[in-house]
Amino acid sequence: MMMVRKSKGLGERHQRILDFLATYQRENRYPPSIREIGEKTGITSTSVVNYYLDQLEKMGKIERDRKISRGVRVSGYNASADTLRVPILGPIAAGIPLPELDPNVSFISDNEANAVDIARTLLPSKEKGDNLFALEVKGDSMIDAMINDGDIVVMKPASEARNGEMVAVWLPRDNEATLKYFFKEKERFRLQPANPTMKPIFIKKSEPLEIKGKVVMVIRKMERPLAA
Amino acid sequence: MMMVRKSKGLGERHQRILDFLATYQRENRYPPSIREIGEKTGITSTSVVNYYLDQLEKMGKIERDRKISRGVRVSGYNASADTLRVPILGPIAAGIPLPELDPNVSFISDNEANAVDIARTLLPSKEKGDNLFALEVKGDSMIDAMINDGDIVVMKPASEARNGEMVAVWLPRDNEATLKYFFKEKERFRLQPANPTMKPIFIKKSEPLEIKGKVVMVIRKMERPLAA
DNA sequence: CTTGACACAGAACAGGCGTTCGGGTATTAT
DNA sequence: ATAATACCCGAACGCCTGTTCTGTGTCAAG
Repeated sequence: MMMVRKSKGLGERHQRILDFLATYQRENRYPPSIREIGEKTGITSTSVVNYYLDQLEKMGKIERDRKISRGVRVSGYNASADTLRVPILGPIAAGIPLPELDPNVSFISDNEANAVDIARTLLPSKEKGDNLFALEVKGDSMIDAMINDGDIVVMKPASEARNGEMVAVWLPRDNEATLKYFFKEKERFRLQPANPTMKPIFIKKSEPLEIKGKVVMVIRKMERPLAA
Repeated sequence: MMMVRKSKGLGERHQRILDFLATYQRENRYPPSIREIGEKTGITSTSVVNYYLDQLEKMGKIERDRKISRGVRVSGYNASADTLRVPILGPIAAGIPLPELDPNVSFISDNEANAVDIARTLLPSKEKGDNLFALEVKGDSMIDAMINDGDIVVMKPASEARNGEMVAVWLPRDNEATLKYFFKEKERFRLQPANPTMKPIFIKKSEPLEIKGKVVMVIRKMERPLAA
């Protein structure tokens, strides 16, 4: 009987196990047991599977949590990152109200057409991301917030804000939605544009002002060239 | 003793379990055991955890594979989408050259600290995404491109560009890197700022001008509030 | 030839883990 | 008051699973 490999790289069985780990994890969303690995890769003994897993761990290809059932994970780049599907509730533009934010709607049925996938690593670590939503900016009205036509704004529902946070506000006074940095001052609110060359808006505390959400991130896709 | 909820929606414990499942899975890349769920959510009996898991399954919130250790997964939104790990090669700012773009460097050892995960659905469908790279913008020098300090610019290597595409160019004349919309005209190149209120730069075709790459997307994280 | 590293199998052990059962206590309906 | 739910606990049962131990055959170096 011939044992095919003696070199110190990845052998046939290392590769098979690695592939199986990735496939199984992708399909089942949890890792396989040692016995399952053995069955699917043609290894009849659990100790041999264990033997290879130890080697793969030393090579840094996988990580193991001993004593824990199915405590195997492939490490490194080819683990597809954890993502969040954020629904795009609608457009935002000056002069139209913000879309209704119903926290009870379920996002399960959202398809790619009206949602964006955000990698969790892009979000602040404390952010659970449960009820994030996104809006697509129409027109140039947010240009003073450094936000362009076509940009996607990811927001978190909020009705209050701390100083310095960028919020989406509805101004009944001007019948307008806008994105600004929010500051509470003595007798008024200051809404500061992101563009330092532009002047802030002041709102008296007696006037109505509805905070709709805090801006978490802005995404701009450069798909189509500028026509001009 | 008071049991808080009787309504038929998600109760306190349902929510806690759901949150824990998502958090645990994200951190460990495998699901928790029933006993671990109990410990972390303050449920002392495994049967009660099972009781809630059954309910969550009937509600369609999770899926279970009975008889399989840790065979629990939250269904729906956090199905991990296909992602791409794009390395952040360095900062970009006026007055410093663009980082070298070595297409031969391998990205395997990149960790989260110097890379961003981009969902493939965010990229144009033709984009293979093989050799994308990212730069972090330092300073306000890109403000005329609607790009702020701290923004992350995802680019594709290129040495030429078609009209209307946003490119990163190095201007030896001004010893400056900048992001502009690119237009080739009769005797000159026109570099148009994204902000329509700002004027374009003109470069004679005889002068040197190095195109470094095309901008694919821009990401702005709103982590820390504006201090002012 | 001997030795030892390497690749493998099978069996047995111990703890992990899902499941089930009998028994509680509130709250609500009859 | 009585019955029916809904919610909860602890313990025990038994399969699942990682670990370890003994043993076998191959191959290359000494």
